Amino acid sequence: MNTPTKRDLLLEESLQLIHEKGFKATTMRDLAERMGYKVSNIYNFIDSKQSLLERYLFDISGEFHKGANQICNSALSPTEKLKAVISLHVQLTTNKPYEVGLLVNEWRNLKEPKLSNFLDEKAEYQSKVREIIKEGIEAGDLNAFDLDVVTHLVLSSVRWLYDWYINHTEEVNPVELNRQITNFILSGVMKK
Amino acid sequence: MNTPTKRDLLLEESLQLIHEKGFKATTMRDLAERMGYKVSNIYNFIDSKQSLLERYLFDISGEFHKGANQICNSALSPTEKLKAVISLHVQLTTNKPYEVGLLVNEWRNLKEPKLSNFLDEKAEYQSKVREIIKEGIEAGDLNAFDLDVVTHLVLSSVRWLYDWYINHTEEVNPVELNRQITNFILSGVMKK
DNA sequence: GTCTATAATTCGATAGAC
DNA sequence: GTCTATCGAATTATAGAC
Repeated sequence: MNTPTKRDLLLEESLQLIHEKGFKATTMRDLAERMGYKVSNIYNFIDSKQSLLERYLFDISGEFHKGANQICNSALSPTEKLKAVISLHVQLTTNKPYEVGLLVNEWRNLKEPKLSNFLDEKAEYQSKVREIIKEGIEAGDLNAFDLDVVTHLVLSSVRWLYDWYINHTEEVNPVELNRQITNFILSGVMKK
Repeated sequence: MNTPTKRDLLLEESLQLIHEKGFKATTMRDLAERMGYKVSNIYNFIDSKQSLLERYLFDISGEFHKGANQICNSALSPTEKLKAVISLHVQLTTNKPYEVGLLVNEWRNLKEPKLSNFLDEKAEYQSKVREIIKEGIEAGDLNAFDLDVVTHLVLSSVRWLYDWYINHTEEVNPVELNRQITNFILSGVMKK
């Protein structure tokens, strides 16, 4: 466990600031004030405001892809793969809620060509999840909803977890949280 | 059916622009350019950039509240109320996808005291939905998940529909779409 | 209602002393 | 690495002629 450097502290604070105000609305002056620095000082630690965003987004995006690849290459059944994808989202979201929030909200502020790179990654991830659900439907394990709609619904269900997690007051048992969310998506909310 | 005024066209274009680039990143110059105007001309139709956002957000927020109140005051069972809430989201989202997108993404750009007003409305709406689910659980019709988690999951499921709807390519049958989403949330994606 | 011109402010980023 | 000082660009909004 290393002591966090000033740079680490800066990256952490800017993450929270961007979450609160949005990337565009967060100024270098805001960040400097929160750190107790003068504005020019910030540039001792980072290259530019834009590079901050790029770093956050591609780091967390990479973690989602890494997890999805492991799941896709595994020998699990389609349904088990789907459960694993849901667990991946719950795990990354509870470990890095602010980074996930950025991934959801701030990718539009990337500039070309990074924006295109990001959108490609995003589409690729979505297509991986869709493929898993498609296999599940073809195997007869999952309901034959419209493939695009159900893919969207699954991802939508977990997408805003970061928002609940950041603002939650109750004690959270990660295993129980994962069980509830998996249960909701796979079995629905209505008693049979 | 009245012919749209220039003001109507302006409001429509700005809605799309804000959706594409985000409220902060959308400049009055962007808007003027898209309309074929000079910047100063925009102020013949609206008071300020901020007033644009306020108008959009409180209009669509009001529609959600109106719908939710009708549902809460009805004689429906809790499960039927929940179905009605889902239908409300599907209906408003397919009728006004860009307005719903703004509601999801841009409320942070409101300034005080409008921001506090909005957050109050948002919390009130969420509490209405939570109450419906609570009644359903107490009546024994809905699964006894953690109330906050399941409320969040239900709203999260429908929240990102606007994004799919704006970008969808397939033909959409609203009734069928509503059926699929209701089915997903209430009965889950896994075959029994 | 449309234009030109510009005021007033804010922002990201840099130069250079210490 | 921290500061002071400031540049240059961009942005919202207004004034006033036509």
